Amino acid sequence: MAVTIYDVAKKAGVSHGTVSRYLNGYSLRENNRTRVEQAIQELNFQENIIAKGLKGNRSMAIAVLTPRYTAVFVMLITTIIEKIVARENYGLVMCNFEDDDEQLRQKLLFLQRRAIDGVIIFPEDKGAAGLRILHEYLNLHIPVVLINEPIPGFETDLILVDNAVASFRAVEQLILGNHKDIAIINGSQESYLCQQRLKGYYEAMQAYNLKVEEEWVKWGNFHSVGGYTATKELCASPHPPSAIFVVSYYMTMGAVMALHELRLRIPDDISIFGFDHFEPADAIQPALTVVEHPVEKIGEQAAHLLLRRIRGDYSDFPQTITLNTTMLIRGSTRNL
Amino acid sequence: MAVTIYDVAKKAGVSHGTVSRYLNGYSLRENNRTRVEQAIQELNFQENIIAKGLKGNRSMAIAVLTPRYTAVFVMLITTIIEKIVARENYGLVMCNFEDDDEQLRQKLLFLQRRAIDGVIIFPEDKGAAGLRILHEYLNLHIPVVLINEPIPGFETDLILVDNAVASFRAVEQLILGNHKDIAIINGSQESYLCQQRLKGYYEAMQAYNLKVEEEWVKWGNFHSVGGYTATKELCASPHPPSAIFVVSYYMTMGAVMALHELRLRIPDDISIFGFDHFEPADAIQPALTVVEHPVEKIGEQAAHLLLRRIRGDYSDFPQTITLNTTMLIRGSTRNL
DNA sequence: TTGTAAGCGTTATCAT
DNA sequence: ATGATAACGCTTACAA
Repeated sequence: MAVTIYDVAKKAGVSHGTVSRYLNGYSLRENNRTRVEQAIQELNFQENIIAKGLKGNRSMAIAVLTPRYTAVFVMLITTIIEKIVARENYGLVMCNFEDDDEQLRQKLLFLQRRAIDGVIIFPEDKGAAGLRILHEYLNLHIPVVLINEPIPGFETDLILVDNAVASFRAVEQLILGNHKDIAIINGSQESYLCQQRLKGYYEAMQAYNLKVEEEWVKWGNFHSVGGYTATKELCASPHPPSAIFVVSYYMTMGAVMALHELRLRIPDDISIFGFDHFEPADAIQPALTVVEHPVEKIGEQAAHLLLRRIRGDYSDFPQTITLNTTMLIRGSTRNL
Repeated sequence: MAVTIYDVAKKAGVSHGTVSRYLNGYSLRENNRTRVEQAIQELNFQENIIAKGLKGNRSMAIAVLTPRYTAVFVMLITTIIEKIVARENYGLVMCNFEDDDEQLRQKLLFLQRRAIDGVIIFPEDKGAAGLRILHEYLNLHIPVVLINEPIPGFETDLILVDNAVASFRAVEQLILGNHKDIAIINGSQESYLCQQRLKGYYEAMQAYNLKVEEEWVKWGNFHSVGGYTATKELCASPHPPSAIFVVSYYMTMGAVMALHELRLRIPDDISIFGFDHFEPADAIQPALTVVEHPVEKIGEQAAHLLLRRIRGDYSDFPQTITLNTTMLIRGSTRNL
């Protein structure tokens, strides 16, 4: 059997209550403390988190829910979240709900049975509006932080980025470079995030009195093939744009592939303004001009906010935190 | 407070022991069973996994350890693993050890404290040989399944694919298409997996009496930029190859970008034989000829094997399972 | 500050 | 088949 606080207590000549208190940071009489510490050392005692959680119905674990594990954006942020919660001794449980409401319900029940202490949800493509089950769950007294997508009519903590502003500035940047024919390849219509990015696009075009051709607004559903197809269509259209703003990395990759295939030069023949960084893009020449997510900050804010809620601090609930994106102007865009 | 088996017992007019037995599949007297079932329904009872685990020192969770979360291969297999273990009510804990032995040690301790029931490790780039800490851990009586990389001198369950054979056949395929000048862009020298892939390459070349120029063996460290740089070097070399075999998807992507940039046509000017599928590659035209991992099977085998060990079935321990890859001949290779 | 004892929600043993 | 009771390893009143 494993070493318990009873073993430690015995060896140190104190009661197990004293050991417990030591482990939880209460102060002990000097010589007791040293003896307990020594006993822990010698016995190589490891506390049993399961037993610890039983009393307070905690599990010392938080969950990250997402519709799939192949979204690099999600996994980068998850990496940060893990790092931060680990410092306070929380573990990370992953749940893939496959973009399905019923599976999400199952997973949430599953987490409830495990006394999960808090959850972070990336609703992604469909947006949180489609995840109706969340309404029920949010009454369950377990902290929930949403990333990127609010739930209309329901309040919980939310981490956003300045999507509309980012989009506005990206398009404005192109406009200031004398582009007038600017297309956008957007993600999905249901997504709040994409609605905001589209809003920024329209606002910029309007602010500079530029006409938006109907065929310049494309939807690529966040897939590379979507970006590829949209780009081909744009280039074949009667009013081909001189610049394309692509709002996700997979789609950007598809757009680049399409242009390569068409033997169009970036940025000589067409400018590409992408979104986010991901590894394969490192090999694209010239380097992509992009809007970048503050990935670290998103993870930090989400993790810290969740930990605060777990500690019971609801003083500023619900909180919506909007973080700033940054523009990286590189070689894939040029001034006309 | 949450509903417990005591509440259920009271409502059903039986002892809590009876409820527990019901929940664990023991047979009850007919009318007791119905009353328990009804009570569970009415009270919406959810079992407390934490409490359940206390007795048997189980957590009903397995862990997946990997050096980073951005490897699509790992996350695809993790998706399958989650699905399979969830059927038996196990949760999935993720641990990122950042390719660092000390962090791996921390994570393993962390998991031990949580009474994790089993772990699946993707050693990835450096190979398992570099993860010396595993030697200690394997004595801890918790099942460990390794994926892709064995630990020399230590025996545990291992899931492999037929790397050398896959590599041999890919290169042979090119040779049969009259290619003689065939290069390979490999991952890392430390990796067992890459050693095997290199072995297959050499064996195929030798089997057909083809000379291997020294500069045809490149190392891209699994990165896109590595594939990109290697490809540029190959194309600039005194003996440029007519075909390149690239053993990972990120590197393949880099290779394709390099060729696009050099304005070389695939497969007219050069044939590309890749490895694996990943989303952005869907937008590459022509479609890539690749070796494909049996992702589903790897996940299934790993999960089932681990579950068997958790159940205490060590009848065939240690087990090395070698799965077959498949070749997908598509447009990126051609016969000369 | 410390020891004692009750309790967290289960499972498992032992009679019956 | 069932009920009573003792674990499981920890936290936390309560008393001293």
